[in-house]
Amino acid sequence: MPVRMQDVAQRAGVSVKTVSNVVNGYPHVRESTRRRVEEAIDHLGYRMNVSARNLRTRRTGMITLNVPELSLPYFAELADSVIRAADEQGWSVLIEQTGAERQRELEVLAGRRRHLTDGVLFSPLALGQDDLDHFDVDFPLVVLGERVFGARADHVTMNNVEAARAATAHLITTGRRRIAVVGAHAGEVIGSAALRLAGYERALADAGIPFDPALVGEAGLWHRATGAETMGRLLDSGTGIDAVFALNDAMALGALHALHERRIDIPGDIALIGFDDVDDVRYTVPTISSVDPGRDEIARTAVDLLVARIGGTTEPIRRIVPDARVVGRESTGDVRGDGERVVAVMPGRVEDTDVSPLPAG
Amino acid sequence: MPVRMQDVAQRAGVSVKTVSNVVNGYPHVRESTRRRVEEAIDHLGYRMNVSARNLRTRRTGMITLNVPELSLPYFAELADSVIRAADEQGWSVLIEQTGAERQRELEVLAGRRRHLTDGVLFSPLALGQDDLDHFDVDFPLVVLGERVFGARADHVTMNNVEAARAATAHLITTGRRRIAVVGAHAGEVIGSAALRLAGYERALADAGIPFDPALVGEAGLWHRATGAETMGRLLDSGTGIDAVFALNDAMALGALHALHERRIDIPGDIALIGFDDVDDVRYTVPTISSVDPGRDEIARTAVDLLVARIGGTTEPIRRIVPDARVVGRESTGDVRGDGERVVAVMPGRVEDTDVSPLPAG
DNA sequence: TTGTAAGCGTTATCAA
DNA sequence: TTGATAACGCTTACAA
Repeated sequence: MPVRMQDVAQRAGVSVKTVSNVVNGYPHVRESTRRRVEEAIDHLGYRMNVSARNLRTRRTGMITLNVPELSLPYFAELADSVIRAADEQGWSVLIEQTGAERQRELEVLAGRRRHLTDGVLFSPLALGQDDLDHFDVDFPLVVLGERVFGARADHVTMNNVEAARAATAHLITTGRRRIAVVGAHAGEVIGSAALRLAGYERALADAGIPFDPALVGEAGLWHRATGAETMGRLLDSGTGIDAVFALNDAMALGALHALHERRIDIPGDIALIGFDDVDDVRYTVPTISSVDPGRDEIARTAVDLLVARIGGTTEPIRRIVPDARVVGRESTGDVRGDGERVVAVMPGRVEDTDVSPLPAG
Repeated sequence: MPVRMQDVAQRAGVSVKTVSNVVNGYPHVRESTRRRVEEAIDHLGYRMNVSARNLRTRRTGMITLNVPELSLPYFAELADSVIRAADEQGWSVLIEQTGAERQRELEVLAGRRRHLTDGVLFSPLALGQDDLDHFDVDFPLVVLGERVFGARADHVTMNNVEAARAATAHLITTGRRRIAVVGAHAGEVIGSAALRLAGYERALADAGIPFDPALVGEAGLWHRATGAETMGRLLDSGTGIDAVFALNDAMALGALHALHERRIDIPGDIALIGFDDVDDVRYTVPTISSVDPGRDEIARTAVDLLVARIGGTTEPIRRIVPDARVVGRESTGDVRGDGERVVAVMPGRVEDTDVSPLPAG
């Protein structure tokens, strides 16, 4: 029932190999032959059986993107960027959600959930540095984020420490001294929370402001709800606060909500800055300043690295950090009304390691 | 180099057929045999070559979800729900973005972009009723949304007219008479904008309130930015307004921004209600009332229908409308602080048509 | 309960 | 520039 190359070949009076050549754009095909084949393809409505080609070539032209969940704006926008970047190079993207569950994240690395794709972009959230060994996988893998460093896989990450330092420094520049943090993870050494907190501490140290643990609010999950709760706790604790650094934008949105509830003027009484620069922060009242970690570049870089690995490159493992920017808006008094102002730029970097990739299995 | 069933069979001392039986969970395998095979699989690190199986079975276990863009919260949340629903039944989801471009949407229907998947969930935005013929495709297809009705494909849509009527009626119940609309599309007959506007008009008629075209604000793209612009235009036009029905939540967020800018009290001076019930509206100040169109049920239903079509069902084409709810929050004065109240429920329905599906090609 | 053998529709090799 | 033919790794009749 389905039309095969065989059928096309027959109608065009050529061999299947020639049809294959035409379909794949092989240049050395006589023009008249090509036209006959194309006519036959159109006439019969032939469509390539991609499974057969995949079996033969051992490639599928697809990659997997594993994220916690698309409901989180950061990951939705990341997925958007990844799909665009992949599409430009002719790749398709299969998306899986781990729900930030440890078990599912381990399954990603075990390859259990990698159905048909040539490689995996993985943004873990539950795994940590202790799970480093699990990242020695036998398929092309690029890691996103800051849960794990030093894995035997290319890694695209943010300029967390520097960006957090610049964000905090920006608050200090506007005269703030009592700067609260929303979203810390106690005891964490690496991970977005720990790194951003480290940047915060450095900025304080640079300015000679003592670190006050009472200003640091914990929040396990980085959602809007936890941001609102944590902000509420900090405000109700009676600690004097004149600025807030929310470690991501979802929590900044929640914090804004909690601040509004208490009729606190922003930025008059308290200034607010977030991290991620998701679309939402441009439409709140006031608009929220944030750190733009270079999402498009992260996506593009990650896809490039993965495609190169799929292509069999044996370059040493690399860690890439795109440029980041602190974007000032109303919540830090940088602009009035809409609009924004880039108040700091943290240049990215490329780190070549001397670690070779495992031979692809 | 790669381990094949052959290799496993050899080590276990059985035939490939037996290995296949074990891998596929075929029940009539002697326990001791099964164990030997499993030991061999573990020992050799065997993984099924999915391309080969796909070639043989003519199935890939994947479906495509085509949406305008994941950066739009509604579609991000829809994608989340679709991936979950598909995953529960063992299906994977490949996501493609059309950017709401007509050309790309036509390519979806032409099957040009359907690489390896068994069927397509398609949420068009650029195509319209005039493109009905393009929906006669030779692959399993389920249409989402309200751009096109009567296509030869199962269709999952919202209870637009009734839900919009209920949302408007709710505003009227709270004493509003000058209710503006944000997001109309002039000249549209079907499509989300036209249907929701029709519901709005019916509610006005039900209450004996004359329709005033000056209250209807156009907005081409349903983004936050256009919502803010349109709201601004309506407010600046000098038309008296005591309530706003934004035809989706993105525009409601933008409208909220514009209202805040002009220091208008919500819901004191103007009440606001949106449509979609995305996560964002729970964290704005005030929280925004909205219409919950039953996103999870839409996703689940759509996946079920598609899987049934892939399975070759010849049931007549169906149109399914899940239950919808009007959720009251602060912006319509239904609650104070967080929390919400369901103020109306519109029961869904299943419409069986007498149209048979095209034989799958 | 297990084995044998014939494809599934492509691409790769080698020859013409 | 084109053609014949052998894989690719799996499932599925059909046999045993």
